[in-house]
Amino acid sequence: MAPNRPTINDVAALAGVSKSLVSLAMRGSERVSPESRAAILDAANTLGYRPNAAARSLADRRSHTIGVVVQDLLNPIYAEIIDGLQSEVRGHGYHTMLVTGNEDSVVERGEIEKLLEFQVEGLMLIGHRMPSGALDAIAGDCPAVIISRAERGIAGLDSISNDDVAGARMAVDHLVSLGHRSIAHVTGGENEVALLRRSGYEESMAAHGLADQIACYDGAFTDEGGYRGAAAALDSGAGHTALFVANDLAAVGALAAAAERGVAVPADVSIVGYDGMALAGLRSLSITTIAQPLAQIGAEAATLLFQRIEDPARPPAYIGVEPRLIVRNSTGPLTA
Amino acid sequence: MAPNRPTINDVAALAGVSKSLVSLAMRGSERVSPESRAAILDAANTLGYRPNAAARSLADRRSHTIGVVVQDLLNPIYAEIIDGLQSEVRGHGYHTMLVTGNEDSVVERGEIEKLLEFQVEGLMLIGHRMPSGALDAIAGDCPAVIISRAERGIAGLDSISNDDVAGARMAVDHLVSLGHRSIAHVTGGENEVALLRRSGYEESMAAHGLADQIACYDGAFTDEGGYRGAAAALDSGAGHTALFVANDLAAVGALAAAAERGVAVPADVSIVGYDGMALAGLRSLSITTIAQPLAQIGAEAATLLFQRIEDPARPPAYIGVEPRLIVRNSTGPLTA
DNA sequence: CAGAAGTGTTGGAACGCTCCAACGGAGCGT
DNA sequence: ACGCTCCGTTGGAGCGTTCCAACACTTCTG
Repeated sequence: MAPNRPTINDVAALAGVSKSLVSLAMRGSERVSPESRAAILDAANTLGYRPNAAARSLADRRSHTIGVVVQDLLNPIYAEIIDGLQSEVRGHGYHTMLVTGNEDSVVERGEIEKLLEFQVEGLMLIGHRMPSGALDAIAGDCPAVIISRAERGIAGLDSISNDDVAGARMAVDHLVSLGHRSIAHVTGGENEVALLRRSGYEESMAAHGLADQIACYDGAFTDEGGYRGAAAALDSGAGHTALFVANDLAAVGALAAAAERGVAVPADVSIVGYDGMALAGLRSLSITTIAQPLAQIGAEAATLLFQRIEDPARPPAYIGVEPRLIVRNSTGPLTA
Repeated sequence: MAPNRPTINDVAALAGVSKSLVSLAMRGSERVSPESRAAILDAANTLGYRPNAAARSLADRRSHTIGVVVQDLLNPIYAEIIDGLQSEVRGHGYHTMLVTGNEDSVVERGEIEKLLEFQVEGLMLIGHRMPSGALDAIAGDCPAVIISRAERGIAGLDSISNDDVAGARMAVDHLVSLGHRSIAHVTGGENEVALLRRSGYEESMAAHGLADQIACYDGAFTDEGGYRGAAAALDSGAGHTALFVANDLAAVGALAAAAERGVAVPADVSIVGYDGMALAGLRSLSITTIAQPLAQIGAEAATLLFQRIEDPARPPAYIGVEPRLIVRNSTGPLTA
């Protein structure tokens, strides 16, 4: 809170050189003599000089910042993605400006607008809610990558997501390999990701000759939704011995529904979740899950973005990452 | 990615007015005639004009941005605090720049430095790792508030935290009121917060005439730590009927330790956690806890910060918020 | 009806930095 | 001794805004 922060001119004056030289020295240029450099660093130090990022960004027309928009910080899987992202971004010498969309597309649009005013050089949207027309417009203004949703063919826009269909198939394959046949699905609602997982489930059931066993119960990507769907499945009298639940959070709810009914997991019924959030691995839960490589998704998204910053004209890319089965204690072999 | 983004001058030219007037109009000044305003907004619209935040911040010496440093995004309680913070900050017309310290005080210092280069007008540190000398220096440069750790008497620095000692006492009081006497404590390690909770436990035990029942088992603020500490407590042969665990995450681990040993919760042993993270309320866990008002902490921290921005010279303030007992299914009356 | 007060508008300076063309001096070869 | 290159250094222009003093008008006041 010094009344006036020292500027590059103050440093120059104290060091007895020109501001241009200070500018070079501060950025570690080779073309500064050792003596000048020492004098400058010294002066900067005693003054407590700190370059003004706004001025710098104005002058060289680069903000060295990328903007990250996340829908909901409270969802642990987003937090894990961001974690992966940050180190990659930092490694490229960029900074991250993180904002939340609050699950509201108007707020989200406003926040994106602000990021663009800050002249961010790239944008990462995690779990966005924008209509694709808006995406189009954004991509026209600034390199962008969409995380955890496949968006193909929008010019200037890359995307990365795990293959939800394949992941769902893996869940079913796992249960089938344990001997289960009556495998029900607790859905994640009507959103795009949930629908993909559902269709993977249906495909795989059919592929295993279990088309007649397909049974879906309405749920949601929440504890509550999983509880509801699992309760319906367990109370249906259909005798399901296994449940594929749309995500881990919902699987936690499913666990509760089972416990409430005295249904033992995995002895009486096996449960598989999806996402691989760290929480699902906690001892008390220990949920078998289809894990997305969350940190990797974050890191690769950053790579994609930097490639596009490099070459804005390159055709839109999509990366599909492979999910992976993690077997824990919520699944077991079918018991006669 | 237009080759050159339109500037205020382009808008002025198209609208047939001066750039000064455009500047006024863009900021919604009263002193612009309706016709001019319409022409300007129109021109801005057709050009896709977007004010340059860097230039603005340079010119009026205000960044309208506050910096938030969080140690670890993965910890759900921090995410909840941030959530509370954001809306408050947004309400004041400011923006948030969020960075993570990665649990490494060097990284943390660097990130703070960057935020200061961006001329943030205030700083919020959540769960920081800085030595207090460094805090001192930071507070000298920029209004700051420390969240979730009490720091009193550093000039220019406010802080807010819940009263960990009182909270711990509440946990013990609750257990005592249920009839428990052999109440053990699984600690959170050697950090400041853990030590406060421990001393609250000890105080309260003594106040209830149970000083001879005090028993602490080493744990940590993690699932694993809670598991370890609870295992030791349960295996000790001391016949503890209740456990006060240092935080919710550790309480989850404690639950697992109990389950593994066939110890029923709460029939055989009651468990109380701390923090009030949303996760602890999930049906499968349903842990009785001492909840911090996380969103409120975020919001009040923001208020504190804006007050200091207003009046940088005001004496350091500290706000202690009251934790609150939430009874769930992990505690019950002592059974003969 | 002159002067004051108000209204909408303007150009230029300033913000703190980076970039660039150009500088003087040292060292080189001929 | 001459021009050359090379090197460290420099002042000035420019980045896109906001602020300010001043402007030309209109409208009010006595």
